[in-house]
Amino acid sequence: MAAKAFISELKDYIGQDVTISGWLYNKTGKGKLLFLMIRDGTGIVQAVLFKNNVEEDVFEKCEHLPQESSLHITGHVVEDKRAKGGCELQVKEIQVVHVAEEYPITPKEHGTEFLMDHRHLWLRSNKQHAIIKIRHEIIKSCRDYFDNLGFTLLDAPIFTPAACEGTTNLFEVNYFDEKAYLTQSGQLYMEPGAMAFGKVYCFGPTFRAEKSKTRRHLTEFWMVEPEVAFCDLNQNMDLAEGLVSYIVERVLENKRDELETLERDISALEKVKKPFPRIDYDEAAKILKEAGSEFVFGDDFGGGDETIISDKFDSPVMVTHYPANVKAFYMKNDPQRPDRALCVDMLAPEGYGEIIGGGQREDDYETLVQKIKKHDLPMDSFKWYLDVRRYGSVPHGGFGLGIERTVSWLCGRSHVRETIPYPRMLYRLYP
RNA sequence: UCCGGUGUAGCUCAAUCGGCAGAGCGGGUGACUGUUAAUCACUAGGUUGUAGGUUCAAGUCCUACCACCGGAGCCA
Repeated sequence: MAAKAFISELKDYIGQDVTISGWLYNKTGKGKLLFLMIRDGTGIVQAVLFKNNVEEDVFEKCEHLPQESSLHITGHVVEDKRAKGGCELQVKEIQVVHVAEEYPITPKEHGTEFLMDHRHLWLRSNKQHAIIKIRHEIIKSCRDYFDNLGFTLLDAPIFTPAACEGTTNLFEVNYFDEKAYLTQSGQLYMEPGAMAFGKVYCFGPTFRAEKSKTRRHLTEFWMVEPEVAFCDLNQNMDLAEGLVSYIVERVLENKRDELETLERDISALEKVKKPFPRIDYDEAAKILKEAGSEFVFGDDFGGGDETIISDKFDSPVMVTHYPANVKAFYMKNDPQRPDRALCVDMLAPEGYGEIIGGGQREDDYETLVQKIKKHDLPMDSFKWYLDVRRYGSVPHGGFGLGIERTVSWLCGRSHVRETIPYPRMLYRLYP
């Protein structure tokens, strides 16, 4: 009786018989030789059949087996330099679990629309598989980073009563007899949490009903949002820099095969090292002016502007002190320059844009009330939020890291839609 | 929402000035003992996105609509 094994551990079984369970990824052959590429979710291995060495019915079963048919396959594991992964399986027996119908995704090229319509199947493909494995590593790194620093996970609600930031469009849903909105950020809920636990973070999906049609936007995306009490802008930046460099380190350490599958330029990621460059808005504006951008001083940066700025550096660059009026109401103004916010955006290299936005929060009750009024937001909705400034208010801050943009950057993908299992976009709710 | 682009076989694409609807891959049949997107031979496969218009003749020109792609704004 052969042992059950996963393809990723086959190297430990060289010289032994094993049974693997998986799907037929691809098939080639040459006369009496048949090569079956088998995948089981942990890897891919080549199974070899030579007609004269196996039972006739075993060969015949495999000869016309369609792509993605599921099977149990028993064979002898042998070392073979010709095989990717260093070993292959000499087939002895095969049990077909299901003969697949004609599989739509062939090893040849396909267009975006077709692949996105078949996203549920596309996830089986090599590169998509690698992206999701890297996404997993990134998410796990985020959790480990904060957990190791003594943060407490404080999940934010998905249903919210009002706009967190006022400006962007929210998805409205019926909540019994009233209106609710899908959250666009957990941050407001983290601030009271920081006052209870000192250091907290939330990790979850967020929703934006913006009709954005770009490579950097999804309507549903994931964010990790830490919030820390007794924390100023610089300490906040230290935390952000530590997180991102830790993520990059972990991915380089544990997901090198996947990066190679994706043909990612690994040397570019290896250049990402603390300390990250820190510049303020004025310096960023100067870079844009020198590059001949049409950027207007006082405005927020456009996507193209972010690329120009980040191209100046190998590591992500942190841009601080934006004009207060282009930032959210809860940002604290710089006491030295009241027209500026104590905020930071982290721009990823290679044109991947903003992966982090955050800053120090307004901690003075009266100032915050004035800001809410100025932004024309419903005061009642923020009563609980204002309480943070009434009972032992302290300087505090935090940020949000966009998971999909981070995955997109580390995987070298041109579009965030490939970095989440089932993307939700302006014109896509399926599958 | 605005600007630009593309819709032809299951998939990726070609079709010259408006003049017979094509190829590769995938599917099927067969050959081949080391393939890696194998190769070779044969074969099936079409309401050219939808509706209308111009013309002897429309995949090709015109109008509207639909779908998708890229970008802008907004943001992570």
